[in-house]
Amino acid sequence: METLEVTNDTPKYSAIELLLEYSITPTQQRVEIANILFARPQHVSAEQVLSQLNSEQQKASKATIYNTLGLFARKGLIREIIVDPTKVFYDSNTSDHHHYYNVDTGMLSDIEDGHMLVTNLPALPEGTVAERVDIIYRVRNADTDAGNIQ
Amino acid sequence: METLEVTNDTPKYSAIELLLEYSITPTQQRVEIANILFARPQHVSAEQVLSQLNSEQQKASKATIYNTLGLFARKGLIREIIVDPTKVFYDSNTSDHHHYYNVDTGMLSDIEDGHMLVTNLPALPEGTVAERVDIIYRVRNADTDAGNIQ
DNA sequence: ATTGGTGCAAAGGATTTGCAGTCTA
DNA sequence: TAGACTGCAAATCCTTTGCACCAAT
Repeated sequence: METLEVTNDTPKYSAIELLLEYSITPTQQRVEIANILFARPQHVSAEQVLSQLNSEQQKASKATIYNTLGLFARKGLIREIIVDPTKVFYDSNTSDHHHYYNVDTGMLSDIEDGHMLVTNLPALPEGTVAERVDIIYRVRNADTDAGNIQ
Repeated sequence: METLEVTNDTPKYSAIELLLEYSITPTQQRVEIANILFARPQHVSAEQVLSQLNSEQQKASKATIYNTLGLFARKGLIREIIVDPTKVFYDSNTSDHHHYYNVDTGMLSDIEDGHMLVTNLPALPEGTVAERVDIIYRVRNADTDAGNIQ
């Protein structure tokens, strides 16, 4: 199930196959969006997908981008990342990993695998089951004078 | 500055002292908001503060709530928590701890201290310094049928 | 008088929704 | 053809802003 290799000159059929594997009807727009997302591992907002997708010709509308990203996330193709109160990021790398978030630049980046083990996981609240553990390592630019907050 | 009336059982002077300690001018509205936040450790959204505060008589406007919560967070009295793409929560407990987030109910709760140690913290990206590490343990209701996502 | 704080309403930005037209199976 | 999908515009929700008024030094 993890055998799909998506390269830079992404052949369309692989995106289609990917969608089919996840029981998603591979419409033209969804395939285009998948091609962008899986061209390389990346963190994108809906707005970035929209502009990347439509940079040359219009390929999908705003509503379709939102619908599709939401669908992909619910189906497990991509992962929603909530670090910025103003927008949602989507990560095309769904493997188990965590993130740096630079609060000054808004830049989100992966923490290489093997780092940051969490030990001593606590019991879950009554009546709940685990979904996942997100770790956000918030950083800021070294030159920022954080002492002068007002 | 001591002419403020005491309307409930919370002694005003302690909130005032707290604000002064953090170099915040203790205006009437800020004291009211602080009293709500520090009545007990809790996680509240701006909207919840607004309605708790104004449930009987109007004590502060929406703009003031947002201004004040932002100010308190920048000054370090409270902590901003980003777990829900639709709104920001504020935690009146600033001690080092992490959170459960129930994605079904939107309920946010503390993980008791002593649990969930992170080991093997990775190096920081070039030119950045640590701000803090947030861990969100996402859970869902046990009875939720997560297989039936569509 | 000057600076800082507050409140109202309007503006802003991300996301969702209603609905008509279009495509897929 | 029925049901699913798309696109446009309008609507919604949270948050911020502009600006006039008020408070404190």
